[in-house]
Amino acid sequence: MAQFNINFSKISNIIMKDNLDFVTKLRNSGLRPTKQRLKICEILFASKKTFHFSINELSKIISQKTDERISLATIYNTVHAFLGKGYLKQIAVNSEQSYYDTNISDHHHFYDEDKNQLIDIHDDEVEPVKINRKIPGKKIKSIEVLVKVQND
Amino acid sequence: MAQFNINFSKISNIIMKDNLDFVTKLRNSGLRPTKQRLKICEILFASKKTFHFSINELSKIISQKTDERISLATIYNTVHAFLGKGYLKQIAVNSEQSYYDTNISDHHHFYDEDKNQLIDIHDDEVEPVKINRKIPGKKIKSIEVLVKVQND
DNA sequence: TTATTAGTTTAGAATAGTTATAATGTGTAA
DNA sequence: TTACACATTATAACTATTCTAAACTAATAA
Repeated sequence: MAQFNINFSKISNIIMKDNLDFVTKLRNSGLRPTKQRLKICEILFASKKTFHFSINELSKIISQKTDERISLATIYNTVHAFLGKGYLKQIAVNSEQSYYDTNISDHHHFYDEDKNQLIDIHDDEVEPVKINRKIPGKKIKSIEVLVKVQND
Repeated sequence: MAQFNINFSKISNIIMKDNLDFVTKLRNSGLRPTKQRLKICEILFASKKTFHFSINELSKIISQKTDERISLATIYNTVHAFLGKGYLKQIAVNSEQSYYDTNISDHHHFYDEDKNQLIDIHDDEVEPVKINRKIPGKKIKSIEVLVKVQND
């Protein structure tokens, strides 16, 4: 009983200080706010700066930023869950790895083939792409421009 | 000795009838015209119609069209060799599989997520994409537009 | 034609990214 | 507080791809 209270206050402390918005965000989307998911939320969404990552990279960031390790399976599960809820975007670069973007707004990318790195292209840096064709029975889900660059 | 002659005439027969252009094409690019490569050339380039394929799909087509099996390793090698010579284009769709295109001209694609199928977008169906930004020290290697579509 | 050699093919092992499984643990509604 | 559905975990399994080393073959020199 005592133990329960102590645990609860510990958890709620952590939650209250930094992550209240993440807790509600997760709850509102039907995802339980577990400590693993909250940690991953923190890493992905705490800063206004968006970024790109592979699962492998995310995994490394997590182990740098916390002592409690999160299993790879959970990282995959969580990223998929966030994808499904629209909190992340998947970017098709090549078939070696999946890349994800915390910037879910419509935008395009440079891909640096030497550094294996994605760079956002802002809306004012590219003319809107107009497709003058429809596929019967299909609706457009996304339009992505990928500009591959390499050392000059 | 006799056997050599028979084999030679057999091979040269096959080569002469259908594949003379492929033999020279391969030779000119420094690739030896082996029977595996000629078979794959036939499948990929004999028709004016271009198409898209994954390694897996190509492998199936090969086993349908010939009795002599070609090992997966050779299929990978050959596709990579052809990519390197510019006879094929690789298309970034998702990270599950690599897709290749026998149409090497600059063009964009629809990707039907329900059928897992690529569809060419012709030049007259899309306005040219203009990128108003340069990455220092980098040159643009390709600009690809991928329009993902799904059932309406 | 024969011998040489450099490039090619091959089966299978190895690797990397990802998904599946089944046992254990945890958040939440009652 | 309990019960249960949902989550996490280690690990196995799977899939696409690359590597390896031995056997083979096209090109070329003799």
